[in-house]
Amino acid sequence: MESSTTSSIVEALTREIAERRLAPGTKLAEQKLATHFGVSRTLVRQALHQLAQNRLVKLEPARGAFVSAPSIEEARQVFAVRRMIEAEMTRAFVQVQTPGKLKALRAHVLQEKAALRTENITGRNELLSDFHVRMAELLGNEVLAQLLGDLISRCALITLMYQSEQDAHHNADEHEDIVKALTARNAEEAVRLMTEHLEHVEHNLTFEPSRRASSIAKALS
Amino acid sequence: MESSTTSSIVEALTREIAERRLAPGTKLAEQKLATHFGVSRTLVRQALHQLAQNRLVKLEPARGAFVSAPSIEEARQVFAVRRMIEAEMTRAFVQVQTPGKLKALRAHVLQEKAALRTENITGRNELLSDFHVRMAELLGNEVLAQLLGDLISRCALITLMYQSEQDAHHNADEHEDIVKALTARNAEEAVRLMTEHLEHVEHNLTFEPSRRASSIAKALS
DNA sequence: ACCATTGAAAGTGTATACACTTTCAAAAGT
DNA sequence: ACTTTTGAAAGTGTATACACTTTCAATGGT
Repeated sequence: MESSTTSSIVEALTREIAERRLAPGTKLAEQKLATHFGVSRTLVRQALHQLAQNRLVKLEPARGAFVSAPSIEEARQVFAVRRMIEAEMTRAFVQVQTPGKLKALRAHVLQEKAALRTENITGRNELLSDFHVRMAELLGNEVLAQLLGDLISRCALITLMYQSEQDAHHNADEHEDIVKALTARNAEEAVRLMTEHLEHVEHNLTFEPSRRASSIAKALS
Repeated sequence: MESSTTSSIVEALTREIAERRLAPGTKLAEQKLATHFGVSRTLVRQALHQLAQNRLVKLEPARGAFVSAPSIEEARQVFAVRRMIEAEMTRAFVQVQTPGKLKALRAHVLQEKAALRTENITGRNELLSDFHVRMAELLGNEVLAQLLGDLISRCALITLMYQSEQDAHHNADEHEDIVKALTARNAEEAVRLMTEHLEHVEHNLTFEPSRRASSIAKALS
């Protein structure tokens, strides 16, 4: 390949793993990746270590790096944590609700609906996740925002976020309802809607069939 | 020094930073650390990258690694998140409460009280934090347990955990009260106690005077 | 046929080498 | 005196080298 810093390698591998073009359990041999990306093993190793901290790959001492095979159980736990955090986040949001913040959320929902009309599945799902992160940011808590972002990206790995177009519409509608409850300062209703929304997302998650092998997958074989 | 894998370097530096023997802003030069630990820069670099992901050090491109100077604002945010998570965690715990789980928590509180009689400040504070992680584990949610552990260790950096002996006693007593409320299946009381407990911990945090320079600090000068 | 042995190939872990960037202080210019 | 220039020292970023471990298939024994 071409111009590649460590972070671009991380991004490339993240994409491949999240989209299941690299199956769980696949060995990520350093030298093969290095020649594929046109860099030395040094940079590949750095990337693999980063990915290991993000739980995308598992590092086995003296044996190498393998694409993680996250369990359904882990997904369940991640969603349980999200419900805990986001229920309280929603409650807190009602307290600090302002016209400006509501406007920002409404604008985001509009963006989601616009994205639904396009074909871009990846971008669409990113926007749907971002709604939750945006709420945290509007609360003024960056720590919360980043934590939530991490949890969400972890879900994206564990189970696949590609959902049917119908699910995506349903999601955006639920976001809209949540914003309405926030606008009405109806805390308990908003919390209920958010909790139910997360339950819906969780239950609609499906393990996708693996896609055709990517160029990286070929380089590894 | 002697036998040093990457993780032992991470641990050593973590200790030094958490105990403020390495002041925020201190430059962590790779070669100096390498000779101090008796390893090559390779391992030191790995350790520094890990510490950067834990937010203990900040990596500035082509300039090097510096001990982080976390803000009071960040501490506030971390505690806000902890209150969100732990309120819901406490509520959930009441639901799945069993004699065995309560026994485990009571045993932990006893351990805390025993530790209070010793001089070991580090061990004492670790036990006090572990109470919260233990609750998450007993809930059967490892994701939650690890998340909480991360947040707590982040607090340890941001503000200092060394509290007066009186505060420590107060902490253990509050833990005991929480366990009592859990035993009585009094969810709202338990949540209230937990929230207040976290508020107490937050407000008792003090920025400590820096301690005398460690051997690592000397090696860096 | 089946299991244990072994040794070469492949791969990881750590150290070292080298290029490029930052830093800083002394020299030069105004 | 004050700013600018400059170049050597120190330090980071990446590549390469080498030692040690794992892997696996061919060999030999039962």
